[in-house]
Amino acid sequence: MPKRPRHYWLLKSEPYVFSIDDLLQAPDKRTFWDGVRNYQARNMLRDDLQVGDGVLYYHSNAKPPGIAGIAVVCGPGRPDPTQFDPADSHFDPKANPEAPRWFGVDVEGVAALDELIPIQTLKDHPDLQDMAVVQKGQRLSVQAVTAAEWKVVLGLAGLRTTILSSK
DNA sequence: GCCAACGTTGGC
DNA sequence: GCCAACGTTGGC
Repeated sequence: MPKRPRHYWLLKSEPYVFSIDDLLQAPDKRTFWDGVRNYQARNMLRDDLQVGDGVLYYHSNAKPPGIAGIAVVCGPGRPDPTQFDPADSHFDPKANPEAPRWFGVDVEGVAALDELIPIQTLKDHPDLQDMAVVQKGQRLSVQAVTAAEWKVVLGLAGLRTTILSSK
């Protein structure tokens, strides 16, 4: 069976909630990506993100916002337990354990960028005009990234595109 | 803090 | 099923 090619994603996080440094300091540099409450993003987390996929770690609501690091998907989509926890801010009273409504994936930190790549740099780059995150009104916290965009961004970051080859 | 863009809710 | 009202996101 042919191996599925590696896919790439952009995940948004507010750095004062959970930054790339928080991820790199977590046990095994891993965390469960929970709290997503948008159906389109849910579908991608549940169905499309797979182990080994590359992640651009984006800091939203930051000054400036931009790409702050690289991560990798290390566990497939599974139900987000916070939907069932009344004490959690992401609790969803309509969620049903028999048919979970919200999903997340496990993510492992790979590297923080030496310098954050601001969104303006992405907007200004001729090869990134179609990238989802630079489109007006694009609010999804999970976005697909093309292999070409991944290459360009890693180039801007001064990182080798083989950074994930051992993962 | 503003507000444009977008998603969800609920009355009808 | 329509759509107005409302809530959230997130850059600026």
